[in-house]
Amino acid sequence: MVNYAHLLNSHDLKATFQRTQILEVIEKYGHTAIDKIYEEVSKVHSSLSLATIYKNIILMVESGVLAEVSIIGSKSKYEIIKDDHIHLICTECGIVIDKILDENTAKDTAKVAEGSSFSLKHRQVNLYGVCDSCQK
Amino acid sequence: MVNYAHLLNSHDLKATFQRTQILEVIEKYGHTAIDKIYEEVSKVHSSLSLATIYKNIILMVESGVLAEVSIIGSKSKYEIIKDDHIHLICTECGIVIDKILDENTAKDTAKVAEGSSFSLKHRQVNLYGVCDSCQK
DNA sequence: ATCCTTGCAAATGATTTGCAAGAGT
DNA sequence: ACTCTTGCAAATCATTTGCAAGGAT
Repeated sequence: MVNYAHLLNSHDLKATFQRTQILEVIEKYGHTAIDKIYEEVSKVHSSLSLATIYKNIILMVESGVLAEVSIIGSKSKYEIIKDDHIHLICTECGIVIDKILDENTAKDTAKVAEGSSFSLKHRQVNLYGVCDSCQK
Repeated sequence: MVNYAHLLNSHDLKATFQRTQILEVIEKYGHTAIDKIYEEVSKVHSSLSLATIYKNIILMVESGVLAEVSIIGSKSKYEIIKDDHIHLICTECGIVIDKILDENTAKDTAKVAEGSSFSLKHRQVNLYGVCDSCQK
């Protein structure tokens, strides 16, 4: 298990109970939407306010602790920042699965950006389809 | 110029003035968010209702006339369906630029999906950075 | 003529804000 | 102690809905 208090402090954010719980929930589910975070954190902290979730998500995204995963046709989910990767997104159940971004794809996309005098900061590669279990 | 009436009819949608105007605006700007569409179409049809925009966007996405482009940190934009391509998205001004998806990247991503018994339907590759003119 | 679409107004849902009380360093 | 964060309630913004009137085929 990761030390969320340290992760927060290292980004100049105070390690409140709410924040560490938010991170635990996001980590537990891998990719999590606002409602789900609220639902789960409420279980261990019933007086939690939705406003607190919103404020903290915004803050943690700005601070580089979290990344937003924007998804066609539904609400964004949030993940803890990690190395470049691809998302497989199931259009049936909504699950998001991480896959390693292979070097070739990374290079190819970088090349596209260069050819356009576009200064590339980060990328989001989302593949939509139907996951293994939803095919059954 | 494209014949939007025909495009709509071929997808079993009636060619109303509002719909053809929505498509013209989307085409004109390439990638367009709801507010902008509303603002622009209102100029030629002042009694336009936002509800009409929403209903039609949903309908046209379902019918395969439009595609949603979901963007980190801002509202989705819509584009007319076209061949697989990449988006360069400027985090300063919000402009979205289309780039050809090179064959290698297409193959590589397809491979990732296969290796996961995931049935791939479509992909969205978004590269975030700063566009040429915003760099100045 | 028929069925689908529009515009309106109201309902609902999502997100943001200000402020006093409470928690972290 | 000091400053930042929380929770609440209200405000705001975004999206959806039902329905009567108008438009497309």
